[in-house]
Amino acid sequence: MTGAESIERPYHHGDLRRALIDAALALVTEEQDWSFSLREVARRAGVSHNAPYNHFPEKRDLLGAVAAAGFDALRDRMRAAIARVGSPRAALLACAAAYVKAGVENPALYRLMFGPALAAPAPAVRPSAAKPDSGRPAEARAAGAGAKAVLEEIILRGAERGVFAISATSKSELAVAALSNWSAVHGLTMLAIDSLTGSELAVDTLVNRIMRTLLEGLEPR
Amino acid sequence: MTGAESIERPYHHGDLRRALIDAALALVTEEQDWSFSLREVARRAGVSHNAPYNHFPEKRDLLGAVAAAGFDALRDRMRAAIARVGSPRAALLACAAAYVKAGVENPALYRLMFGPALAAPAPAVRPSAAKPDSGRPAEARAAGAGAKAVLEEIILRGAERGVFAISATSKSELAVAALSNWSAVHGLTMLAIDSLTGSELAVDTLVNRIMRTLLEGLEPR
DNA sequence: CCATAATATGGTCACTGTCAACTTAACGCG
DNA sequence: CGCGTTAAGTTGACAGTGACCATATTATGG
Repeated sequence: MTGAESIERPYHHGDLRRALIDAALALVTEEQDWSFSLREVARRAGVSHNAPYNHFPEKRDLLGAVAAAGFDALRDRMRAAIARVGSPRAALLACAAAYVKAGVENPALYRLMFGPALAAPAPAVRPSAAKPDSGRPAEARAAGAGAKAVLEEIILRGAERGVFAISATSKSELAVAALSNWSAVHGLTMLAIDSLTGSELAVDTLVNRIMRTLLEGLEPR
Repeated sequence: MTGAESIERPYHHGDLRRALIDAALALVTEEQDWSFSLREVARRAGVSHNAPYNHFPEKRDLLGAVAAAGFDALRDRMRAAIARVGSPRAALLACAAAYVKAGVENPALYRLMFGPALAAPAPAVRPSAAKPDSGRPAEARAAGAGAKAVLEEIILRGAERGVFAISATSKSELAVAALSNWSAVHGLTMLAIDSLTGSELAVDTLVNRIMRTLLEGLEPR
């Protein structure tokens, strides 16, 4: 044990694992796909084809770490977007715009984040052997929760200030409201990736209009 | 040329291509993953390891066909869900519930549908060679549009009857409303897959509450 | 200074995706 | 009828891959 588990301190390379994650992230970004070989990641990092196995038991684990890094970056961008706005409504709009923009800028990374990284191992398929690998997507899951927390904070602030029609003391209402926002932004991002990859202006206006629909509702008032 | 291009008429097998799609779909469902080998799909179909190449140029194309089949099944389930309901609001709820249920029942298939199947080939990466493979995800895209159309019809009906606060003649407003619904349902499905895989009751209640939030809006009225 | 565990390397194996060439079967046609 | 043509499927082959093993090397604790 090194004692400080959070600070990975490889001995020989300097900081492999970070280098591997960076190389894999670069490959995902360049090829817009994660079908590259683990050996190529090792090649980019300048190590032998087996060095990555000292840090990641399987290829999926490396991809999971890349997804976790993507979630962390997404969280940072969301926090930066809401840093200089006051009202919860403006924060929600800015946060959604930053979120969608991040997804559109790197669709493959976004798909990786919500793809196999979060997929839990099928429980019913394995007949008897219950491998303790259930903790594999834990890293990506935790990072995703970190990003989700940004949205939840905005919802909570809005509820406290009375600008959202939910009770700030009802955990259930808060959770539903946060989930509906998270759903809308997440779904919008995936659809934006598919439909309007390129025109950045259209993304902003579309985000604004859809978030307005979400805030004001679909039924006549 | 056989003359009828839409009707695949294999000579030797009866209907390979359909058999391959079925085998691949079964594998996706069983293993909750599409990392299986193309050779295993061929094995399941009882053909040699190279027979699939007569129907799909690459493995991705077979996965795209599986995704398209998944979209068709999703569309059918949505249509069946709204067949016996009257009001647009009830149709929206039933449609969303069916959608989410389908996603939760087969998460891997759902992820495949919105994963690499819809991913367009990166345009800026390929330096010069512009391969004419841009039509690869076309099949899945078209099938996805078919499922999306169900939601759009509900929105249009609601606008016509005046139960939704949008103009039935404004193409733009209709598109935004449909997109916001599609986004919410799609995002909710992905989040439901991650959080509550199993409890089916919770899915229904959560869908109802979130769709109500969407219909009535988040801000006080 | 050594013992130990962590870290990287080279070697190996079954397997994969894809290409090329060959065989089989159905059709069209003089 | 034989003939070529073409689609559909088969066999063989090759480079490359993921994952494992044993081995070598280096940093860290004592």
